[in-house]
Amino acid sequence: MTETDKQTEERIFDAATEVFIEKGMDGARMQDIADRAGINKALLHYYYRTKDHLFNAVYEMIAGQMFKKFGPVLDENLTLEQKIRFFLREHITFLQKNPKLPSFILNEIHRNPDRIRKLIQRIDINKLWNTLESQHREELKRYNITKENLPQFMTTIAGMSVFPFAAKPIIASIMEKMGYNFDDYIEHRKEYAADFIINAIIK
Amino acid sequence: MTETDKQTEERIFDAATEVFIEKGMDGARMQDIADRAGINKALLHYYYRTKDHLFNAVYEMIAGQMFKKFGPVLDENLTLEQKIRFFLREHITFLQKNPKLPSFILNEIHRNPDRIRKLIQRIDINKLWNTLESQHREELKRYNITKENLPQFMTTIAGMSVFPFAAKPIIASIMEKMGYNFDDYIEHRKEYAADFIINAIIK
DNA sequence: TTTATCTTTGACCATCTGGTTAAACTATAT
DNA sequence: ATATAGTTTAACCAGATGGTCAAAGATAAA
Repeated sequence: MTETDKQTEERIFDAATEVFIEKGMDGARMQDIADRAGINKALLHYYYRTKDHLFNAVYEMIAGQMFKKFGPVLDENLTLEQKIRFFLREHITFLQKNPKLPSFILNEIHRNPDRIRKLIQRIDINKLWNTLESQHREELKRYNITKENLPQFMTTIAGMSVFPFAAKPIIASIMEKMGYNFDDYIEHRKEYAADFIINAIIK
Repeated sequence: MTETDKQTEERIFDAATEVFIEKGMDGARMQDIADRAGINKALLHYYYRTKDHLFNAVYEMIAGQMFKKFGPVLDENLTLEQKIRFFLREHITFLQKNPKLPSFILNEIHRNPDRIRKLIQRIDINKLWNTLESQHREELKRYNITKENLPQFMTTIAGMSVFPFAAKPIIASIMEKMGYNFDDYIEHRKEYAADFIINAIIK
């Protein structure tokens, strides 16, 4: 199936995704999206009434992809240590294929903090913690992970995989200067990050 | 000295800093900046010829503030462990007072990666590594920090302090939902991050 | 006081931008 | 074949936006 065979709506959506990720909501131009989709600007408004509608559609999809990676890891029948390794490997691999998503999302949550607030208010955090505790009571105690410091721990893990992509232009420049390469740095990070975290909590 | 006593150029610069940090380059409006500075839009162009000029001036200042924190820590006469604690305390305290800087910078380096690339090409990384090694040869060996994995280690530290602010709307929502509070989370992070890193490398 | 230089302003402009409209085209069902 | 509904287009519009300009004020030197 070639690009031109795709249905118009899908072509628009794909083009919009590209442009919004590249330029952000404010920097994106409807004309640019129409051009990339190979259609007229009016047709764009025919399928998605406004720029906001189109952006929301794209954002929902991307945010969904980004956060759904956090869920399934809890269901696997693994030790906590294995889950940490599993998550970091999976999440960094996902970001390898979608390296611009972190800056897109990080940017959007600042432009419109209320959207993410409402989304998070829907999560039942107590239930999540209870699930985690029932599965790993011993390990959590041994690693000194409590309900109180769980946010510290979780954001540390998330930062380990997300930050390198959010700061990619800086890190890539440094790697280049040192004669190394950003892709190798990322590949290596899957293991480095996991080892680092395991070491920190085992102590 | 009240706001109105300030010289025009300074008032413009301060207003522009506010607006650019809040909205980013694309989202910022010259009219908005002029209004906040309490002046005419034409006067704005009199002092800073174009939006680009004005943005560059603001960016230089902010990037300077952000990165100069990384330097002096090397000069202090401290153990490596003390330096790590010192840096995280200082840097997180700085970000507490300027919580929107991370997303501003992270956003700008993606909008214009070339600027940061040129800036980093000017740094002498070999010299930096030699300095570090001459001061902490034993510790680096003991902690298994090599020239090759230094970027992994440095980005881990940077991420520890920067990521929570870059993802603040998410983290603040989660803390709120759990009945905690983002400011306490940050205050606690100064110690948590340092302990976490020290534990990870001591193993 | 006059002159020259630096500030500040209101009015204005060209261009860009998101969005609309009416008409033309296409496919499908009757 | 014709009516109907869905799709696509060219032309257009109102408002926003970055930027300009000529003239008026302010300041200080001569």
